[in-house]
Amino acid sequence: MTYTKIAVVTGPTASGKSALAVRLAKHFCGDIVSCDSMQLYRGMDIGTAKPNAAEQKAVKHHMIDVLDIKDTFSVAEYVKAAEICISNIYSKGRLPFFCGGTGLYVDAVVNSTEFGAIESLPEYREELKAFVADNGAQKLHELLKESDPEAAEKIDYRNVKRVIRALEVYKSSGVPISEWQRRSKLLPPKYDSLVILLEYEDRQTLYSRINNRVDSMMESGLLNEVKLLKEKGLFETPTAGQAIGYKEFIPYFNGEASIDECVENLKSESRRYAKRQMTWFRRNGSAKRIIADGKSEEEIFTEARDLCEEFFKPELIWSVKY
RNA sequence: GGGGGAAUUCCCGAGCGGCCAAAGGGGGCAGACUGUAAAUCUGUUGUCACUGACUUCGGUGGUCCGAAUCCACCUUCCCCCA
Repeated sequence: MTYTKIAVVTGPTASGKSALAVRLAKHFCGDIVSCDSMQLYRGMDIGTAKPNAAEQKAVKHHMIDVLDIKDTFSVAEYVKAAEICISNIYSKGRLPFFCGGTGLYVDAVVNSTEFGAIESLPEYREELKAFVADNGAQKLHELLKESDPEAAEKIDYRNVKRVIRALEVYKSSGVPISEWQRRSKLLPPKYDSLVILLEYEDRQTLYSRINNRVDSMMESGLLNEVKLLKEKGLFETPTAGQAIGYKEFIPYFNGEASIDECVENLKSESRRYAKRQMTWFRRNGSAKRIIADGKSEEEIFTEARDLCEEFFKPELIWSVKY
């Protein structure tokens, strides 16, 4: 059988993914599907380094500006929506180019992770949170040991968020989360994917790209954007409010820090985020790595284009490009 | 000019005679990750021939069996009086 193919451009923040993806999509007559947990939100433009108007005009972008700041979201919903995007793109005779740095989202699409129809239990979560406050994280972990020893073995007792989720899954479905995960892994992926990973061997190069980008975000009016969203209640939201580029300004609004201090912190948080992303991507052995150090955009594009050409060879015969 | 305080490992900062290679936090580095993931969490962080040894707590010289901790002088910084 032949698999539906998807190309993915990923890498740490500020690595140049978006620009590369736009060029690739343009070249191959594709659409872009964003794989970014924060660009989903309307109004969060500068701080999430959302593709600009020109880029969005040049190439159709999916999974951007689809949520209101107050909406919650999850990987499971993302995968479902992304699958619809893929079939829509193909039905137009175009090719899908995923682009983004949310590793969990990327992997969930690439591996076709099956999350199962598990009903969430908000009251139960609250109950468990209260339990932790009263009895401590270890006691909660012991609860998990009873219902799902396998998951308990894997999850550190201090990672309360995960312990609660595991408990919730069991309570809601009667099946341990470890069992759900096993079943999901057994399922073959729905897509044949080419994952292009942009990497920097010299960390300092990436870090200075990050620092510079934060500076230019400030010049583009990031602070105003944050103020506007703050008024709309950004910091009271469960998901969007966690975004780097926004929450770092809270101390400024509280009169506890200067803007410069917040900006420095924002840079630092972005660098740390990039580190976490690199750790995540490093374990993906099948990704095609492009070392970006010292290469021009042109050189990087050429490398990536060759990879895509090879990968999409059969598709290029019928795609709208020809 | 006079008086007082401070100098600690990358940074902040505890320690005030042995249990100190030195709490805690930050940062760095490494890692985990299946419904909040830009989130959440873990490990590690003087050197080495690493169950031990060596060099560290502004500098120099003392006291003591023993000093980051006590004394003297020096250097730098801060505060108060002038």
